[in-house]
Formats: sequence, structure tokens, C-alpha cells
Amino acid sequence: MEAEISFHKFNRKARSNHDQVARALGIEIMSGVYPPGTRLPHEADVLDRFGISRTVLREALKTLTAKGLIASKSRVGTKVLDATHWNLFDADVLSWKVAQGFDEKLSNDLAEIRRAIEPRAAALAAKHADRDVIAQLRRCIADMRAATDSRRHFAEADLEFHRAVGAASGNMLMRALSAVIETALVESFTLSSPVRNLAQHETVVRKHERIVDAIEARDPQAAAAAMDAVIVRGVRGVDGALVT
Amino acid sequence: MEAEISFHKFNRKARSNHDQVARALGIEIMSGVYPPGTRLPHEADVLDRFGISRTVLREALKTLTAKGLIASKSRVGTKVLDATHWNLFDADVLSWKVAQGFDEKLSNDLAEIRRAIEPRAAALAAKHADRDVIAQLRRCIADMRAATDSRRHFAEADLEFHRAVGAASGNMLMRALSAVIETALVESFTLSSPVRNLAQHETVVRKHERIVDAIEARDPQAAAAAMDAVIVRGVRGVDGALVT
DNA sequence: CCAAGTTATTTGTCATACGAATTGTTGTTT
DNA sequence: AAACAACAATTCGTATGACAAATAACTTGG
Repeated sequence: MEAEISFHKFNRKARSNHDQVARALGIEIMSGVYPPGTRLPHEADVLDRFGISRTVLREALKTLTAKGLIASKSRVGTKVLDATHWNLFDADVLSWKVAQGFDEKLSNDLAEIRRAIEPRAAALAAKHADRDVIAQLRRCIADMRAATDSRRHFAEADLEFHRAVGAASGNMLMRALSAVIETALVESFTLSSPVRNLAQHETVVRKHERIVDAIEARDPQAAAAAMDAVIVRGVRGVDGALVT
Repeated sequence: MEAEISFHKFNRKARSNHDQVARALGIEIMSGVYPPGTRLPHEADVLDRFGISRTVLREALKTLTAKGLIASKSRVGTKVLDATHWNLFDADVLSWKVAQGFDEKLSNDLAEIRRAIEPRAAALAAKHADRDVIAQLRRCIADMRAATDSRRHFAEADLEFHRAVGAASGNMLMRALSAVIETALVESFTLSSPVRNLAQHETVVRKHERIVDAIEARDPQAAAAAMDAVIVRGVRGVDGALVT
């Protein structure tokens, strides 16, 4: 029980009790501690382990069920579902996945999705972006340029830009998708944080600027191309891998 | 007698109590009965309304919280979150959204996402699809061709094909995304089910066949183009709107 | 040996009580 | 009178114990 307490302290957001339990179990499922098809320990055991009441555990399990990780049946127990059922586009699930291990495969998969979604979002934004949206994008660029001090600050400004483009697409689904993906990327930086020099910093900012220029010029194809360049650069770059 | 009353409310899975409550509240939130920022009724009122215990309600609310629809704080109550927080790529949430009203906007948004994701998934599949995957895709085609009796059968075979392509991409995230989107499309058919004649049926099947041909020929660009053609045809087609 | 009924186990639901947190109120002080 | 601080009320969070429902495993009669 003491071990669990110390584990909880690593939780950044010390939220309510069942959220911590859900996160702990979620990460363990991702890690393969409980492979798909197997059963979780009985309620009593988990209760003992975390030192919580049954109410809390059941709410945690309900959260995991809602996110597609597990399914409970009477008598047979709660078993871990196949990975195909996991809601990977849930911010929490993706966060757990990243926390469990941000390997190259996941990194590539994320990049593929980005290359599929974001250029099209930029193209859509170019079609019907009003002055306010463009001003907002410019502000994001300014924030990126100003964020020379901390790598985390830059990542957050970058995230904000890409989220804004997703929102500017006018497509609810694209906005949601961009938001989840960018959040996962930012979380991954907290694990592995390579260094970045100032010259590259300015280069990356310029590349983002070209996206806004294309959107303002109402040139969908150019916007898409500029966005794709930013993502590809991020993927292949030795330094800023996955940065943009 | 009473089994046929609801379209797909209890049609799908007459699951446990809290799932029904969660679904009911979820659809109401989508419908704007409780706009973002406002508070849900007090626990006591909802308890009364559904005639359930507090445990069930709390598990239902926990489910909605896990899907990003609501957030609870002590003393202030549980309030509906802004639509930006909703996990639209959760199968349930998307299903509720479709059940609430499948308007043209949502239809277009879905098509945009499909045009972004699926061609790239097909291209990836063309890069590294083995014999088994191709055989599976051929089987899906055969199912589609055979499904001349019921419109629903055809939709399900179609769904299976697109899901298989998503899986064949080798990208976990794309597979998950395709699965959610296609499921939402199939659900939308249960609401509006236009008619389809045999000639068009065969045309659509042929178009799908071209995708598999391109994948088998390991031609990513052709695969992407063929997939895009299928989706665009579905969007613009007078008859099979959104069918694929 | 088989089949139908029984039992045991595990999740699902209910009911009640108390704790924690926050906000509105009220009383005190300046 | 105004500002501040202590308090109370309200609402969610957690704990606890009991019972219901469902089903896998067992038992028993044929």
C-alpha cells in the first residue's frame, strides 16, 4: 500500500481518487501487465491493493469501460478487451499509451495521422478563414517565436497553433482530432526532451508562418503543402523529431 | 409486439442500467437540452426521473465524464463541458450525435475526415499488405457483391471492407479511426435508408475492387486515388449519399 | 453417461451515512 | 459603512453493508 501511495505522487494532476486508480490500471493494461483476453484481479484484491472502497474502484472500472479498455460480465469477471476496442483518440488513453512507452512505432503512426489530417485542415481553413482566425494564428506564431527560453513553452505554443488550425477548418471532427493528437505530442516531450538551437527555432517558426500566409491568401493547396512540409520536417528531422 | 417500437434504442444491446441512462443523458446533451456551461439537474431530480439508485446514476455520470461530456466539482455541481472537450471519436458519443440528428453538416464533416484518412490508409496498405490481408479484402468484396437483398447487409459488408483497409494500414490509430467512422456511417443508415438499384450496386462494388487491385499491385498512389474516388462518389451521389 | 437442477462466485444495484470542498451568509472589526 | 473572517448550507466524493442477478461449475437423479 505504501508503494501505491508513492506511485500516486508521480501523478501530475492529483485529481480525485478514482481517476488515479483508473490511470494506474490503464497504464498497466497498456503495458501488457494484463494482456487482452485475460481477467483483471478480483474486486477484492484490487480493493486491497489500493486501499480504497468498492465505490471508488467501480467508478474507476466504469471509466475504463467507457474508454473501451475493459468489459465486465457477471460471474465471469472483468476482462481486458482487444486493442481494437480501445478508444485511442481519447485524450486519457493516448496519454496513458504515451506514458507507457513512446516508441518509434507510435511516433510514426502519429505522424501518419497528422500528415493525413492537418494538411487538409489547413486547406479547409484557407477556404473560409475570417480575419479573427487569421489574427489568432498570427498570435500563435508570435508566441512560438517568443518561446526561446524553455522547450516546453515552445511545444505548447506549437500545440496551440496546430489546434487553432484544426479549429479553423470549421470541422468539429478535425478540431477534436487535432486537439487529441497535439496533446499527445506535447506529453511525449515531457518524457524525451532533446535540445534545440536558435537557428532551427527560427526556421521552424518561418515554416509555420508560411501556412498562415497561404491561408490568408486563400490558397488551399499551398496551405496544405506548407503544413505537410512542417510535419514531414518534424518527422525526419534529426533534432526536432516530432516537434512540429 | 413492443419489441419493434424503438429503432435502435434498445435494438442494439439492451445493456446494463447505467448504460441506458448514460445514453439518454448523452443524447440530451447533444441535442442541446443542457447547453454547455449549464448545470445538469441535481442528482435527486435525475434519480427521481429514471427511478434508479444513486450508484447507477453516478456510474452513468462517470461514463459521461470519461467521454468528456461533463465535469463535476464539489458544491458547484456537474456542468456540461464545451463541445471542444467532447470525445467525438468515441463510438458511443458519435453514435449519440448521429442519433440526435444526422444533418448535412455532420455528413460533410465525416466525409472530409474520410477523405483525409482512408486514401492514406489504402496507400499504406499497398506498401505492406501480405497475401492474407488481400484475401480478406477479396472476401469483403465478395460479401458486398452478394449483399443484394438488404440495404443493411450491404452497408455492413461495406463497413467491413473499409475497416479491413484501416487495419491493413498497419497503423493502430488509423485502424481505430476507420472503425469509429464507419460505425457511425452504418448507424446513420438505420435512420435514412434510400433505395438502390442493382446497376449502381455493381458499379460501387467495382470501384471497391479497384482499391484491392491497386493494393495487390503495390501501387500506393493508385490505391489512394481509387479510395478517394469511392468516397467522393458516395458524398456527391444522389442515390447512395454517404454510402461509399 | 447424460441431462437437468442446484450451488457458488462474481458483478450489478440499492440504501444510508458521513466526509470534503466550496460558496453564500452572517457577524465582527476597523 | 465597508472589509474581512468565521460559519453554515449545499453538493459532490467516499465508505460500508446488504441483497439481486447472472452464469460457470458442480451435483445428482435418471
